Amino acid sequence: MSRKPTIADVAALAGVSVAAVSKVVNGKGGISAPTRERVLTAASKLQWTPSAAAVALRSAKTRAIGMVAKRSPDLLSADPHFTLLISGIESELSPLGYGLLHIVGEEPSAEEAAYRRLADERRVDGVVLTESRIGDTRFELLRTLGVNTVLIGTPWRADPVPSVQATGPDHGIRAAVDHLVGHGHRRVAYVSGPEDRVHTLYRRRVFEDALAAHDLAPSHSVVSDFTAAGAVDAIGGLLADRRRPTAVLFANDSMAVAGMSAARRLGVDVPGELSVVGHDDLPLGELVYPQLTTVRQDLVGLGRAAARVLLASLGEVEGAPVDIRPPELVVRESTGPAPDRT
Amino acid sequence: MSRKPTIADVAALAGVSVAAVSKVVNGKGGISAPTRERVLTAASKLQWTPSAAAVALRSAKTRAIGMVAKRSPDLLSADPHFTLLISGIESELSPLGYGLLHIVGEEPSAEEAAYRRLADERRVDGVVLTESRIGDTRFELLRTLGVNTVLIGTPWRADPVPSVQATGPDHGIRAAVDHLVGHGHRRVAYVSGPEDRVHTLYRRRVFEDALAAHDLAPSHSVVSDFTAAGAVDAIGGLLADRRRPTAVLFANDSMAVAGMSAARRLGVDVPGELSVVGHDDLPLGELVYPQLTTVRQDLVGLGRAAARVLLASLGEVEGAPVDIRPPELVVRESTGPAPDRT
DNA sequence: GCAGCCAGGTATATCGTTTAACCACCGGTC
DNA sequence: GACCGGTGGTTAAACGATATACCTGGCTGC
Repeated sequence: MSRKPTIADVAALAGVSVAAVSKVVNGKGGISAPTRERVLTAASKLQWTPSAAAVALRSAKTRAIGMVAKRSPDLLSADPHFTLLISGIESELSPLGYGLLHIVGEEPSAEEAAYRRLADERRVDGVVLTESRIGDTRFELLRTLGVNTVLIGTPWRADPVPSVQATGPDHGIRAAVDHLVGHGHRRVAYVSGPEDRVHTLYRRRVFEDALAAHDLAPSHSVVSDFTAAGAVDAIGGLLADRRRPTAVLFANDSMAVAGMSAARRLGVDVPGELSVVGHDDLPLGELVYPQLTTVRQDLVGLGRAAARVLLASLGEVEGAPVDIRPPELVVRESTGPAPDRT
Repeated sequence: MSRKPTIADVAALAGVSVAAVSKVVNGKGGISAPTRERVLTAASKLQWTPSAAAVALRSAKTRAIGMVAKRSPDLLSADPHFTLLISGIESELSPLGYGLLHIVGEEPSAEEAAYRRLADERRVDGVVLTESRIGDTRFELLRTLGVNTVLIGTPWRADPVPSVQATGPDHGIRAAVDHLVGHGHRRVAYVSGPEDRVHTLYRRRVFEDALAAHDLAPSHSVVSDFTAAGAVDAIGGLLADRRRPTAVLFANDSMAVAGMSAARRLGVDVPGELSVVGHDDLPLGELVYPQLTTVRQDLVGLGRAAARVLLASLGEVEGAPVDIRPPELVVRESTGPAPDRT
């Protein structure tokens, strides 16, 4: 088995210098059409592709984007939410020959270390951040490390970090509230995710606002943790109340499904006695019975947009940000008219 | 902002040659303790880490493992199954500073191209393959490309490709069948995944075998495609039969949940009139009501084991393969006694 | 007392590209 | 005919590490 061909082999076969070959493959001008042809056919005859390592070393471009996930307790990182985001990211990356370098940190502290490693070892050209957190230190870190960054979501404060988010980010939740109120619900509860997430606060506020527009206030507001167990606890608490809500919005689909299931197990009919709304529109919601009414988020679009921003700042692609569909309410089976007042 | 420090800076600060620094960080001998100390403190003072690109170029080691997913129609690639596998793989990779380079192919043909790129550009030290397929050409391809490979699952033929799989791979399905038959089920159906998967055939055979041990044969055997819609169709067909099954095993949890939901929507009680069993034990199964009885697979363990095999062949780690828990039946709420014969 | 050897380094070639600097040649200008 | 500018290349110096071959001084053995 012969060793891998190098640019020198191609140059030799084409009868030119290596510099000429380099110029051809990088589309720099100054090479005549006939020579270009010779080089190209030589390259393909040899099946030559530039070595990523050499390119990275010489031009400080790795053609890779990094993403680090902190391995949460449980396997929250297995949430399809991220998979969808990743799917979107890669759909933009792949055509350009970029790869996604994925790293998970074992311990919580490992997250920062992972970013440092990515930066210090110069393994990636940029990173994408998800799950904007309050008091997030990652931007600062990455800025001092000098790494291109894009955040999927809203920065926790007016920060010069590039970010992507849907236009009209409150549409979906407002529509959900209107839908519920329109069906006669007056006691509506909200089960949020952890409070260190920026979107948690934002969504809860939108929820309250939307309700206020109907002269209503949340019947309950509980903060949970995105886990199934948490959702079950939450729903248990809500249903135990004498003045229990007739509808509840969850901050994500997993909690919504878990909550809905827990309710049914307690003998509460969904949507007969309780309407349930999720958030994200993961495939999961369509699988279950009753199918989940949910606020759809264009997760794939967010991923694509994020990738685009990064690629643009790397000069790989220009302008024309991909558009992200605004959140919208998807009405399925888990919501219905409020039960008659007793 | 000063440029990134190089090994030369460290050497200068420590008052030694770059070679000495290299030896220290790579643990080669021949350096006295005091000098080692000096080098180490110099390195940490400068926050120096070797450039991945330079190391990769010089020593042909990228410290990255590749994985390519073919973007199926739909977003099957968003199946948490893979996420769990990845989670396992990374848990072994991270501590050693390895990363996982993930690539998705847009068109089907892109899969092979992706492997080629990974190999030709020398971007990874090895790749892990999942979803062993019948007539799989990937092994051959990767072998000729000279890339370290490990397969999660069973090779489609006695092939010298290293692979990892659970011990006693048939335990789970047998236990499921025994469980069902023990509860009086006599008409049991199987809904498989696509037939080009090696495990599809294997599992179906185990299923038939297990049934045969009770002098029974499958009441129905339908092949589906792992999608929700496919599962719904399948269950529709089964329930329409005058001699419908009283229990059905699905080849994965998503189909099982979708099937179960479809059945309930048709007014068929689960597990009262129909018992349902899944495969994999994804978090999803616990979320729904009724909770899914399923054959648990140690997906994370499989991922870890695969990573270990790869790392071992790279000389990064030795022997002691991680053990993969054998598949086992997890009985939850979706199975119960067979309905009385009519 | 001298060859030999080892611990502890150093000098330098090398990995496969990109790129800046340079050069040869040709046609057109004055 | 000397000069000039523009093509279409070439040469050679990086990029940041690793590894091989080679020194050096202090001991040992005889």
